[in-house]
Amino acid sequence: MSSTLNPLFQHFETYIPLSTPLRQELESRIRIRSFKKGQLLHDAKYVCSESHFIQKGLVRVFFEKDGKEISEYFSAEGEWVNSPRSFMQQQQDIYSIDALEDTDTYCLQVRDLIYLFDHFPEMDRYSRLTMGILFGHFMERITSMRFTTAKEKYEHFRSVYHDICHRLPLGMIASYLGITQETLSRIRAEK
Amino acid sequence: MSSTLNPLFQHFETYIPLSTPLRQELESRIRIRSFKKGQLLHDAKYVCSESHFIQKGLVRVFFEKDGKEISEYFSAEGEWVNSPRSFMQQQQDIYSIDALEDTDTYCLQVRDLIYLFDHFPEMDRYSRLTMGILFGHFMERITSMRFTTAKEKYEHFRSVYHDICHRLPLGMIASYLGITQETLSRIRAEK
DNA sequence: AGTAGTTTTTGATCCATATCAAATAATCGC
DNA sequence: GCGATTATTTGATATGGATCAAAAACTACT
Repeated sequence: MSSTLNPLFQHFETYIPLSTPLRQELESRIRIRSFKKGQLLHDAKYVCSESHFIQKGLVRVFFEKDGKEISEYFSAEGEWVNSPRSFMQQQQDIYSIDALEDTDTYCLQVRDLIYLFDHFPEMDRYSRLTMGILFGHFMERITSMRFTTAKEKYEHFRSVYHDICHRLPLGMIASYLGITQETLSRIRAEK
Repeated sequence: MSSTLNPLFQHFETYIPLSTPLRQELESRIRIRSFKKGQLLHDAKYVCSESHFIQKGLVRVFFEKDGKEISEYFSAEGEWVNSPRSFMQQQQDIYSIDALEDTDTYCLQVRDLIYLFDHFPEMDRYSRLTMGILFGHFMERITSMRFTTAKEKYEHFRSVYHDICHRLPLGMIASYLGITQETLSRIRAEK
């Protein structure tokens, strides 16, 4: 019963029971991939056709604005990452994804995911439950972005991204928060 | 085949085919409710146990901060509204919901929704698809809130909430955007 | 219709944070 | 390990929007 996909299976099982047929389909459709630090998991030039479950490592979803790279969010071990609208609606979008550390992923093609959705109704349930959680995070992020000082934004960030905070360069955190790196640097300095 | 629930049925059918049994369950579980302008659909004092599909009207999801009411978002005809985390996790949360106009809703209890999720797998699919759309809106909102001037925030708001913008008092829009009403008033004045 | 309450506008001032500039520190490739 | 590139810190200045205050314009209730 042992599989290299164990971490992924465990993840699924916190939301739905994994039947043997579903397990087998995942087994046959998921491909293990590795990315060196700095490598792109997805380039905004293309439509996003695959989703990655991160087994080890850290990635950044970002886009360009006025020649600067803005972090949209970060994903680490145990999370899926893709360019959401591009992946779900198979159209271009502004986001690229790169590895901030050497990263290993379980990679699923959109056509395979569609197959799974069509043949395993529990995948819809899985999706509903995980999206519900993301939903809550989004609301919190939006709230923490209005009526807050730069310092409060940073403190909220530290509480949410507690364990990966120190793995991220300052400039990327600043652009995630919508503040300049100079301001963030001063906030860090003052205590 | 005519039902007072027709608008709701039509909404569902843009995402999933509605089987007769599901239709009947909805028929028997959904209750029509009316709220006068100013009335609360949900009070933050309680756990949110019902979700409303708005047939006619306009509501606001808001919370209190420093004695002021902050708008989290607005919902109008053809949308579901509840206090998301409170409703989904059956715990208290900060949000209340009030009617900004006289409002008619189709009201579904959380226990009935759970019943539907447990007996009609297509409800999971419905939920996955609709949440996916919300997801996109959230991302856009977050982006439009960083690195933008108050004016750009307002312009983005107008494009998203195009048809209900004029039905909302200025102060509520300002708190939604995270700017003061004085600033919004000046933005409106200048052109 | 008239008064009280609420919402919006207008004005004056102030402050948090952006911007610009340059020095220092860290990281990377050879 | 050493220069080159990239990231962070520090300083000086500018500014968008907050805050405070009060007038004007709406709304609603009796």
